[in-house]
Amino acid sequence: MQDILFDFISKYISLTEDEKNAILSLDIFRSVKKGTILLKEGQKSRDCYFVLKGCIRKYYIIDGEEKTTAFFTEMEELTPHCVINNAPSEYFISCVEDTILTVANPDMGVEIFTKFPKFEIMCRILSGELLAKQQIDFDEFKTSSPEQRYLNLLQNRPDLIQRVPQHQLASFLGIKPQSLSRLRARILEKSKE
Amino acid sequence: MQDILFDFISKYISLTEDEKNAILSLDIFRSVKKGTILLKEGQKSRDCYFVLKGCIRKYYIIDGEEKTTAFFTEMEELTPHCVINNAPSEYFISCVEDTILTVANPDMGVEIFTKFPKFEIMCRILSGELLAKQQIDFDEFKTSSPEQRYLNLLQNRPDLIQRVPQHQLASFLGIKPQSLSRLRARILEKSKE
DNA sequence: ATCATTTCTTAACTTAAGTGAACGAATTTT
DNA sequence: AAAATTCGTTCACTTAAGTTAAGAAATGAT
Repeated sequence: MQDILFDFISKYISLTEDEKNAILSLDIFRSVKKGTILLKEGQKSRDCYFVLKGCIRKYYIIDGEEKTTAFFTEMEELTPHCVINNAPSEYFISCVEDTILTVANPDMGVEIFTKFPKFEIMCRILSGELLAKQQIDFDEFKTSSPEQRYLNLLQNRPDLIQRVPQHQLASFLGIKPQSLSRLRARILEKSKE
Repeated sequence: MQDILFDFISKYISLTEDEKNAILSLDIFRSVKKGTILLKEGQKSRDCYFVLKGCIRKYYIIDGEEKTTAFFTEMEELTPHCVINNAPSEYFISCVEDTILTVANPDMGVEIFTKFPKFEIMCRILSGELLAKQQIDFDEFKTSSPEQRYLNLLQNRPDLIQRVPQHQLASFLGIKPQSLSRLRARILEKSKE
């Protein structure tokens, strides 16, 4: 299971056995049940997540309504905003499925960064890549209609549509669950013609 | 003028005179006229921009229509996607105003990174921060209506509304220029009551 | 297995954004 | 300075999303 993590890391830097052991000694692997809330609004956490298997979800509660803004599945990393600005979290993080993930915090990182400067390099590359991906996603969202967004999702992350409840998907697409139902019916209608 | 850049950098790392000179020797300062196109769709550029004064804009042309997805003003940095994936650009970058910026590319960076590892640290922090900011912006966009987005913009970046043409603002907000006009009229109407 | 709750869909109605066109104002070109 | 283009607003009309409500289906709890 740790191999998933090391395979991932090896895409960016090569690790010696020493370095691998240093990581393992941190004891960062966690297995969490579906529905578990990893982070609550208002909470000050230092934990960052990397999903090895499963799916976690980030959502706000605005006027009593859940607004899901992101899903993180295999090989995806989530550094909550509250970790960066060291303020209470504006949102929740919970498990959509039974999930295996690593939990690490920057305080553990300091050790690692000083012992193995390589990690600095990986972090730069990784957050650069994430930033780029995020920008493209944002652009795509801005330049398309809800229907196009749904069709894009169908193309690019068909798994999400299967594994995630519709009402969470809807707010992820920026619409209400009823609108998603309607929109899907509309698409089906069109494809019949 | 270079001081603006050094002041910015000093928020992340402290620079020696040597390091400052190394940067200056790269000759990265450029002054560009309003309307200049810095990057075109299909082009393979290696240039990254940091705005010292003025405003640049990123936009797609989709079905013959301009779709503006971002503005970059003083102290903001833009690393085009094509620089990261080394593929032809999907979008354009042009100057909204007469602008002073730095133009740097990763090839120049390699020198600097090896000579001064500090920059590695700055880049990690900076792209981490950008990523966090970008995520918050994206969340805010997803969870709000066009009208709320406009009101948020009025709060958070009132300057943009002044310095940028309305039709560019509209697509930045994810709507058509006519809808922006209407929406503003609606808000005015409400405030009268 | 039954009951309760949550989730998904459908429908009717309301509200807001998209579309196409027109017009004056501002800006750019010649 | 005049002509041409671009820009911003308004209008009437169309389309799609929000809202409220209801019922069926699926899920979870006892």
